[in-house]
Amino acid sequence: MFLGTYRHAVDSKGRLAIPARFREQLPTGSIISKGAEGCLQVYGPDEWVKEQSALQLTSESPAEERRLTRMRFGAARECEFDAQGRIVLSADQRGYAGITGIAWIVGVNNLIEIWNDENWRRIGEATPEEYTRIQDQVAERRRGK
Amino acid sequence: MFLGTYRHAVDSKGRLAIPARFREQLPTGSIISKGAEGCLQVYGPDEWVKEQSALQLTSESPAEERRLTRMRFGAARECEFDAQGRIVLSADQRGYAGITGIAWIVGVNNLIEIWNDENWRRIGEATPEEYTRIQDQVAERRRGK
DNA sequence: CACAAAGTGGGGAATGGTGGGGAAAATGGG
DNA sequence: CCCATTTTCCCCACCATTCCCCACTTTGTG
Repeated sequence: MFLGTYRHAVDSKGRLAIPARFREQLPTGSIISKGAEGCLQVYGPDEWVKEQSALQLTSESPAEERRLTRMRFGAARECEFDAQGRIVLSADQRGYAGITGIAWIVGVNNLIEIWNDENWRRIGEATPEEYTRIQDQVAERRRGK
Repeated sequence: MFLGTYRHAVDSKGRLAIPARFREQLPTGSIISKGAEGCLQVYGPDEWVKEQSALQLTSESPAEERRLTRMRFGAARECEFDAQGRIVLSADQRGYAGITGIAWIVGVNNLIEIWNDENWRRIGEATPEEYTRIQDQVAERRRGK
């Protein structure tokens, strides 16, 4: 279970330190790929298999699914931690998420997300009014509709 | 599992270096054929058998399947790596994929794809907005509709 | 206030991609 | 059937990138 928000530096080599609390839960490394709303997502091995095993490229995949499969896996990388607990973000990954200099590392229950300043402020922060409204929206959708 | 996107040169002899990370998973060589949207596809031996065993030319095959079978297998080639980890793309394969000078090599979970610049930019790259939209489309289709 | 743990930064060695030359094999024409 | 030309394959050398290691700074804790 990944919880909390951390603000870490990305150095000139694209290295980003993953918080020690998160690292402890990823003893065998992790997989990083693109996510919705311009974030990057870090999966543990088990969670990755669970999420992605359904997405395979076969001659029966429809066009949209082919495209998603290519983007998702093409953007993904297995990454291990160096002796300092860092991973390396590729130039492509940094470009997609708009990451330069600093990044927000957010624990989201089953996975970790990496955001740039601007996007995290837009998506992750909310006034009490917004928070309440969105919670109610989700509840309503689940109830029936 | 093949992950990541690499941009490699195709030299005047048609040679293309396959990323070391991919090569490790193909100790006994690979099979290369044509794929949808103008890419080339590289299969490991096991994946090739699994994918293509369903596609056989029999007296019961409908006309379209006959054609697909002929194209898929007619274009396919076994290929091994040279001491530098490169494969040789035939003139026919380069022509089909429109590859001149540089190629994108993309790991797509169960297989590897090879793209020219233009096509990969069109299919593989996406803004966060596009990526989010396509992911939602696929999710919606799967949910039921 | 001191010690330990965690994050940051840079330098050097090793790995991986690129390009060219030459030998062997295949092809085509006389 | 033999010779000439082209193509394929193998080997070697160079260069860029990546990875690993070490040292420093900052933060948190006893």
